[in-house]
Amino acid sequence: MAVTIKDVANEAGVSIATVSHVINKTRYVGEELTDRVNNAIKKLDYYPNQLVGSLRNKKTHTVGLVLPSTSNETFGLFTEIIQKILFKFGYNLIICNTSHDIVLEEEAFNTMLMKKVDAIIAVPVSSNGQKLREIQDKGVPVILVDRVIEGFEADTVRVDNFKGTYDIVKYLINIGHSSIGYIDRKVAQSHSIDQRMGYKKALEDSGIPYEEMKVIASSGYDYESGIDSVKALLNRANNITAVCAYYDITAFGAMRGILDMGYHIPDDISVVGYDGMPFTAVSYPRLTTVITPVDKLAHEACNLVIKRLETKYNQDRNKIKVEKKEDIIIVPELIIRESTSSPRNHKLYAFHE
Amino acid sequence: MAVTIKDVANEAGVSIATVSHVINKTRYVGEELTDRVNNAIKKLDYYPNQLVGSLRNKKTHTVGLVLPSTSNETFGLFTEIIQKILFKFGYNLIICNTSHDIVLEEEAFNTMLMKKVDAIIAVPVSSNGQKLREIQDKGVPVILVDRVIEGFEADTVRVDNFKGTYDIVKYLINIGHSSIGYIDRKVAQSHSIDQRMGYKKALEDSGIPYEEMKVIASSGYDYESGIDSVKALLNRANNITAVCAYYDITAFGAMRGILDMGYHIPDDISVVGYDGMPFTAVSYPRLTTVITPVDKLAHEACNLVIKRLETKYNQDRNKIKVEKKEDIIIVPELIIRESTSSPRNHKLYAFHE
DNA sequence: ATGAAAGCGCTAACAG
DNA sequence: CTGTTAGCGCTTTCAT
Repeated sequence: MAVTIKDVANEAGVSIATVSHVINKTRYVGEELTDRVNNAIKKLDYYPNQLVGSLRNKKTHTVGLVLPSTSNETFGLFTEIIQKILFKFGYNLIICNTSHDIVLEEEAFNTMLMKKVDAIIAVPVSSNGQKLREIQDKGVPVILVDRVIEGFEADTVRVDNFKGTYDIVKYLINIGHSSIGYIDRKVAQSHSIDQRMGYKKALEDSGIPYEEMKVIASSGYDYESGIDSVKALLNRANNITAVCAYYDITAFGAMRGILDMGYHIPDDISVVGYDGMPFTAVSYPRLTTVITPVDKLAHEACNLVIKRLETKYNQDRNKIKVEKKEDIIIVPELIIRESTSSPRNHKLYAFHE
Repeated sequence: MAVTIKDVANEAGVSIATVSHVINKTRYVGEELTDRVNNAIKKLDYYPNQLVGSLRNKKTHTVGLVLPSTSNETFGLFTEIIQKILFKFGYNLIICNTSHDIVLEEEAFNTMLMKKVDAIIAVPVSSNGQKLREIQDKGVPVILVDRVIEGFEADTVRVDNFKGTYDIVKYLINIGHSSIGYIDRKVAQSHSIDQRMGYKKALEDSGIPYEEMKVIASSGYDYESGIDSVKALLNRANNITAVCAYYDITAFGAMRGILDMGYHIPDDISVVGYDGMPFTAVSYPRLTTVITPVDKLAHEACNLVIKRLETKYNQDRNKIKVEKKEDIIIVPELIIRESTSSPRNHKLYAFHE
């Protein structure tokens, strides 16, 4: 049905070996034959079947990407950058969304195994490294992004979330805030725990007492929950002049809640988020936040993939298992925009408006 | 290196044919052997190499998705939904981002050809159907999304953008606006042309003259351009009470520009966008916009893929070329939020604030 | 009810 | 400099 190397060989009147070598430049072929082959390829509109290579125990030039959701702007961008970098190295991406679902994640990993991907980049959900260890044992490099899995050693690229939140809280303190509320993630995960530690430490380092009352675990996820949380927070600690949310979308919810309560941002209450999603730069007000350096994450992850896949070392796949794993930590960047200012104590007016 | 069907056969003490049949349930295998095989599979942690199937002129169970950018929230969501649906049918997605670049798009299509994808879903950039026609001629179904390519017949899923903009402008008129500015896309593409036609028709149907002066082609793309455009627009037609942007992000720019000029939204000027990106629902104010029904687009696209790939009809791939192509048009939904209201003529106050 | 063996499209070792 | 050929892992006839 489809055009094969055989058809090309026939058309050009040469052997299939010659065709193969012309295509891959794997050995010298005389000028005339080269021309004949190239013409035949063009004439028949031939595209080599890349998958065959994998049969010969070679690489599939396919990398698996397993993450919670590409519809999230941050992950979407991450995906795009990864795809483009790996493309330049001749690799394609097979993507699976897990929706934070452990079962889907396991299915995704199985698929990757059947598609014989050369490596896997994963933003894992499960905290069980069982499956991933299996994969790694088969000689398929696994690169973990953003989260680590206890007891499972793998190359990792992650963000220093402790420092991210530390910095932004410190910034709030520096511009004069001393009563800072914190909206925490509902379910504790390694990165959100780091964030809250950063909040706590920033306060302590500035001699401000850490008060449980000013920390609220959001009732659910994201926007709506941000609204509810900030209202609850402000009701139980009404001297708060700044709110720090664990996530941009939660921060948007917080802003909405604050606005609904009749306060002004940032005049009455400052708000900060976390993640640096693109739309935080175009919102009104523009959100002060910590930017997860997605491009760096993507580049480092790709570096690791390439390194594991293309070093001479790794001719023997077993080397991969043995070689020391890397743990790359990227420092996120504080970006100050319009949702924060020094406290101005306009809040009282708001009450009487 | 990796575990193969042979290893399993050895371990179970059966032939590889038996192993294959147990895995695929393609013929009856006695209970005992079945058990032995299954145990061997488990013991060796064997995963069949899915790619081999393609060698035997069967399907790769891989679908290519070629689109401008997964970092865009709308496309990111589209990607996610497609991936999940196709996964249920046993297909995986290979994704290529084109960044609206014609060269990259061509490379993407070539890659898809080499990976022998079973079908291609594309949000095309190029208006040249050459390459896609080639692909289609090879028997690979092509499903076009959102945009059509003149002179190239393919299954298509698209949005009735004419009606989308028609409806939202009509809504503005209904609530009392009669001087409505329009920010158009810089470079004309089929869908943005449809949008402007919708704007024009809505005015005409309401007996409001269409004035070139109130239409501005944005200077560049998206946010910054929205700011500039709305300022230019308001300067040359200062009786405008509502602004209709061709794209949500442009609308955000417009809102910012309007706010910068000292007007209030929606009291002085109403603003509407187009696309219904998720963050338009959490912004302040929430944006009135037209929602592109991404889920429907994705579902219809997948339906077409499955239909082309799995109907008995298509056992002979040539049938695909011949069979009548479908053109599915989805009606977008107007969603009214906070960025619009009846004109209140507060604008004069704003000037003197 | 099961096994043997022929290929699928291509690469690379071997032959000339 | 070029051709012949043995596989890669698996599915699927064809035998038994």
